[in-house]
Amino acid sequence: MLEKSHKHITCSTCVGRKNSLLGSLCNEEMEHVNAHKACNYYKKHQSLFLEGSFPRGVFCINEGMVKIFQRGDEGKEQIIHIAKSGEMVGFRSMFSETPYRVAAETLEESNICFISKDDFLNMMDSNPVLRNGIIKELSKELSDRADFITNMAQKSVRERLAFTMIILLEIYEKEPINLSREDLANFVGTATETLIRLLKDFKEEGIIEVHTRKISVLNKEKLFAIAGK
Amino acid sequence: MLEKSHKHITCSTCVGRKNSLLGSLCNEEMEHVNAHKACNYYKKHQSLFLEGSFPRGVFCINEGMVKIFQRGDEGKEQIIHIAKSGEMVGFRSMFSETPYRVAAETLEESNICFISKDDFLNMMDSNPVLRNGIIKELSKELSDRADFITNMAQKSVRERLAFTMIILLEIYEKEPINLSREDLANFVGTATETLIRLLKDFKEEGIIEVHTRKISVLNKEKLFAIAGK
DNA sequence: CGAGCGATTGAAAAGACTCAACCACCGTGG
DNA sequence: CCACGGTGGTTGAGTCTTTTCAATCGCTCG
Repeated sequence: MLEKSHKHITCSTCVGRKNSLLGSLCNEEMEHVNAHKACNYYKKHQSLFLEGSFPRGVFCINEGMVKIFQRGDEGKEQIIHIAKSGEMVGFRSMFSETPYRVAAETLEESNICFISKDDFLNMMDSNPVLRNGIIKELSKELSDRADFITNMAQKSVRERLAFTMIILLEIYEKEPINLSREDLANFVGTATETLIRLLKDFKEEGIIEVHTRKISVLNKEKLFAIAGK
Repeated sequence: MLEKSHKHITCSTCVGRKNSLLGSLCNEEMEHVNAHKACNYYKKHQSLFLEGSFPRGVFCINEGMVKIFQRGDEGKEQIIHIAKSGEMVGFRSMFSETPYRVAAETLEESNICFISKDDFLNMMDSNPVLRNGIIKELSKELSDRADFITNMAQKSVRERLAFTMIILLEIYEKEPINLSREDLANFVGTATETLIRLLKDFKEEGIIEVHTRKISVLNKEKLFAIAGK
């Protein structure tokens, strides 16, 4: 169970940081971040930022999961990404100096640190490795989103579900996928009812196992075959 | 009509450059680019790069139009973006040092210059304005693609067509939209037949005017209303 | 002038959505 | 401790959008 305090999380011992964009920080930089950042405990379903608000800095997930989503015209959410421990969120719109076009909300209780815009931009100016890491990350995400678009445009809901589950498999690693049916539907881009019917099919085909909310993948290969990858 | 030669195009007089990412270049930098780049004339439907190949540099569109697309499982193209004069293409995958996940092909005859990876990366290292411009551009495109995903996932084909035409309106400016039905369908993400039927509807509703391939928008407001923006 | 490709139309089928009802689990308050 | 209410999950039926397939048209290029 998570520490529920607003206790300070030390960057140097942060599990996620090593493999994150901030893995390249020298001791001095890390100490500076450590001294200037704000740590916060978030409950489930708490908002990090809203669509339309202006970025003031970046969020660094120490522990927990965050969904990044947009609201369509009828208020239906479209989940664009799910971020987990070690990932940074909120910096994309910061660079373009425009309001957020997506919103971010915790999916479970989380510990998340906040680094101010100025601190972060200063680090980027002085640290070419960090800078290049950011550029690389932005580029990689652009490619991912191109794939996402093509999938949405050309695949059936069944294929998209398989594709989405493969993505979720990487996010949840060994853990079973733990999302509400609605969130899952909003990631796949379909109606909740359709999603439930397809989950049932997958279950009957022995591809997944379901325990209330939690979904375990039994047959990854079939999933790949259906997703067409 | 376009110059059909492989004549050198001078950066300092390039119409597109002023408003492009390379607008920030000092004279010295510009001269260096000018001396080291390669200029090429492309026919209609010629490929700049293919999905799966490795980026060797960036393409700078002096004149003409280029579609950026992915091929889905059944070979159907999904157009992700249409680039025009002044835009640079091909640098996104270059940063991530991975093969292209999209392909690029001219939509019409074009003059396009090529700057090698090394030259470009060197410029980025030494020119913070260029660097920040690139980061800003990448971020902006990420936001655009988030919108694109949400549209694909939640809107009807009719709404998506309206949305796509608004985008095309900005690209073609005063000119009528000039795309094959198939390309248009591949941008909207639908079957060609469906697209044609919807164009007919739009025509009957007085929203557009069609002359063979060329589509002129008569009523932009209606388009916005349908797109839900 | 003919071949061929892009554009168009029609009809039928499939996929997905909506709406409505129902179920099951969970925490609350009596 | 149990009944209650509420939320999230599930199912069924009907409808609508969109796709698919097949056929036809018409323009352009050699």
